[in-house]
Amino acid sequence: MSSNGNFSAAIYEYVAEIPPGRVMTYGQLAALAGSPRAARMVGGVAHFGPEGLPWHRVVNKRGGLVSGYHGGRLMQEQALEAEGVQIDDDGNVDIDRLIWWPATSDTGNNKLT
DNA sequence: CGAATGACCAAGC
DNA sequence: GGCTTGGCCATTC
Repeated sequence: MSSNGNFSAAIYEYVAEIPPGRVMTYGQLAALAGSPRAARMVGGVAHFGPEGLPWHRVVNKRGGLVSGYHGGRLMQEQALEAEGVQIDDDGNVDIDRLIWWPATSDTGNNKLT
């Protein structure tokens, strides 16, 4: 593949593990991949990454959607809403509540209660 | 190897 | 309160 990096591979794995109705941040993906400061590259990988992965579930740390998404920001919002993610008037998701960690259980650690 | 790039993050004005 | 600058880190030319 063109982008053969251990980093990108890790990103793909984690993104593919994000369940519907949940979202992850670039910083978290970067941290899980080995470098918490490499959030920028996560986006770069995402833009050129396979379309089979749920990149629409990947948002920035504010819970805000990205601008370079394939189709546009609104399209990403619709994709998330279609999976049960609530979008507020600002176009941001409840990151604190819908954030997903592959290393933690979907119940107990999160704040869904 | 050096320079450029990028769907970010945090701070500054 | 919204735009600009710098930094960070890894991939690509």
